[in-house]
Amino acid sequence: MQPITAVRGFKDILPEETGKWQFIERQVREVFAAFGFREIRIPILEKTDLFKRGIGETTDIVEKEMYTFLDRGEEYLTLRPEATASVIRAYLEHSLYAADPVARLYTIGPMFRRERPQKGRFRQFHQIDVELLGLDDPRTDAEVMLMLIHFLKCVGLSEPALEINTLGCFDCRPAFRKAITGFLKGKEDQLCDDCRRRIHTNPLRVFDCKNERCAEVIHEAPRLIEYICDNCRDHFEQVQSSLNLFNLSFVINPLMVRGLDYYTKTAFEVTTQSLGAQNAIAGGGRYDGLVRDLGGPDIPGIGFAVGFERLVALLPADAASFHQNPELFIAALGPDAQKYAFPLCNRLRMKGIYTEMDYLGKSLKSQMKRADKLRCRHALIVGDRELSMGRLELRNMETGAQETIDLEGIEKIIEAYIKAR
RNA sequence: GUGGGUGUAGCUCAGUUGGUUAGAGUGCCGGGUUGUGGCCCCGGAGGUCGAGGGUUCAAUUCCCUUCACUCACCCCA
Repeated sequence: MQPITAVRGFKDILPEETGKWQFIERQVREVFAAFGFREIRIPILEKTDLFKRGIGETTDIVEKEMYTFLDRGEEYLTLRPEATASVIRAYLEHSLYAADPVARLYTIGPMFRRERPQKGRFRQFHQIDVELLGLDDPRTDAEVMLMLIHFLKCVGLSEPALEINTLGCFDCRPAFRKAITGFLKGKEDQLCDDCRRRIHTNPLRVFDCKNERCAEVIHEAPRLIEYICDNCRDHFEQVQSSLNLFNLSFVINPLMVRGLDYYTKTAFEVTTQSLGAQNAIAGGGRYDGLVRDLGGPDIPGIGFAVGFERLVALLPADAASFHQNPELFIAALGPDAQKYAFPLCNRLRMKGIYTEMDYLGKSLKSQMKRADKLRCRHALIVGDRELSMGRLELRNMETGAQETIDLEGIEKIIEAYIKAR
């Protein structure tokens, strides 16, 4: 009989790891709240058309990575491969723009892409997703990046490297697209198979190709910055000067393009060296046409996503610092002591004191070993002897100091003792 | 989708040039005298050597197939 295992590329996040996840989530809520962002929770299943229209039919994500199925023969549904399209869908469905012209939203949750798993890449993975809708001021581009970098520093990343670029808008991108398509057609024989196909589907993506020969060709190619309209150029310059206000270091990477079609103007990415090939820990950009493309009013937006697993991987290895140790272990010897310990243990827990005890009737030595292994700060020793004398032994597990305390009013004594530290 | 690497105890890994009861460290359980953890010492439990097939007197070891994991391409968070 085959044991049932998790689905390929889908991971369990074990208790040893969840402390880190909770730590990151706390930082998210704290930092984002100060920038005015509020949480939105959205379904992980959407109608397939949402992603086709939102992300772009010719993107890799939509072409070959989505988990799509026909629901009871009625309609095609897809496990979301990213969050932005869903957030915009909810934003439009509930007319959030009508209540407030500016929406600052974030959401945390699983995304699904059917890629070959490898280091830092899973089929179910989690993103922290941020969307700012209703403003096209270049200061908001800088603000969002500032918040991202600040957040990354708050979770302990020392030097997050920020790269930015501008992708142009609907006015100037067609001209560039025409230029690059013409250029690439002339060099078709020097390009890899994928890039030859991209000439017709999505020529901007050739910039991203890692193939050496393609990179050589692209080196000679016309640059977007040369075709960009005055409006976009001005916007990009203001983004940069706003970033400089915060001494936020960044590098302009004219070759950076994004894998989703909806991006316009500003695009950015945060990378790190220590994640292997999957070096992007966050990415995002402006998408001034997306809301309209999804059937809403002409509302601009900017956002980013952080790869949760990748962030966790960058945290310090000692998960212990994120794990809470018990304050007290009650070592009970014999049936009478057990009868006394069980309610005491749980009453202390209800007071918020993390308390452990033994349920296996083990020897004192064994129980002390367990108290040590669990890294309990104190051990309360309860035996018949103590109960008959009305006095219990309280041992400090770190110093080894042990004192006798009154059984009378024990809860208050322990509470005071523990809080005193 | 395409390549490479790896599958032996819960975990990290040795090992078998084909030969009887397959090892270590760690973790787990117990003990080192009567009721006290960490260090040390002793003992115990735990493995169909990923699965299926082939060669052979004999396969965990050699061959084939398959599956899983993993890294890289690709893509991206």
